[in-house]
Amino acid sequence: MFVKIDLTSDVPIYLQIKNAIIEGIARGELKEGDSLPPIRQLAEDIGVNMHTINKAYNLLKDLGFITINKKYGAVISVEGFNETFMENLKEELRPIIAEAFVKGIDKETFLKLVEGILDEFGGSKNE
Amino acid sequence: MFVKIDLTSDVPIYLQIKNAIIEGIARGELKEGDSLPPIRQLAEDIGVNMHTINKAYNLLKDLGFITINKKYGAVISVEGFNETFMENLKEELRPIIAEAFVKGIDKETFLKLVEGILDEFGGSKNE
DNA sequence: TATTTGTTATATATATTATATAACATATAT
DNA sequence: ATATATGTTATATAATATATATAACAAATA
Repeated sequence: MFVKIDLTSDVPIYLQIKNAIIEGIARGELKEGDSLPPIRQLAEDIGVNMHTINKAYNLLKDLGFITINKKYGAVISVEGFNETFMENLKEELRPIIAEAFVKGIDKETFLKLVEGILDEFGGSKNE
Repeated sequence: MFVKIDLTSDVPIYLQIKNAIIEGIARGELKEGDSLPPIRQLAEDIGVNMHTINKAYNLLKDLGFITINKKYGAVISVEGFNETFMENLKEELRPIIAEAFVKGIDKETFLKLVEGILDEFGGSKNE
């Protein structure tokens, strides 16, 4: 499985798992309709507790990236963005951009950085 | 004072204060050499505990946005970015960009959003 | 009927966040 | 000298978040 956990990170484990799955979708390694592993199995695979996986899956459900049911388990099913998402996105980005701006990173450099990350995902769309 | 706290937010108060000050610098409301209010005064102004302000100021110091001494208190003094900062910035941005990408926001729309935020800061550089 | 799934309920432990008081060291002003 | 203002440090307390451990439950499947 693609999820690697850094126990020394200050990012909580359940958020690392959430991020890894979203980035897996972004890179095309997980596609609409794919099932995620059962919570107990993924928990054992990466050496964390079942409830930590459960928390990550429920967050992914609330964020609109998967659906969960007892037939098929956790299945990738992405809801498109809406106005609320765009507003939250802006509020998340603002402090990060402010830090970079104050540190002296110019507009062009910052936009190149963002483009670089976007290309990690969009570059190989069909594989 | 410019710091507004949202007690219902899931962002810790000391981080809201940190962000507000960095955004204050970014908008030109705080300039290199300006003093921030004493921790006890700012604490009373916005209705939080002294130690919460102290925590925010020490974080700002560690991040390279202010210096602190007993003569002048907390003074805006920005260290420029370095390689470590750029790496951390990228790691902070990646999960946010991945979410937006998976939700179907296209490259151009995302870059426009970032530009819009940058223009909140860079637009009125000398005032 | 047994197994697998997510879910729920307790319990425990640790870390983080925030507050409350108090005292301390240093610099400044009177 | 004395008082004041500054950030700092030390305790203590409380609430919340994070993570683990066990156990039981309900629904679907084999």
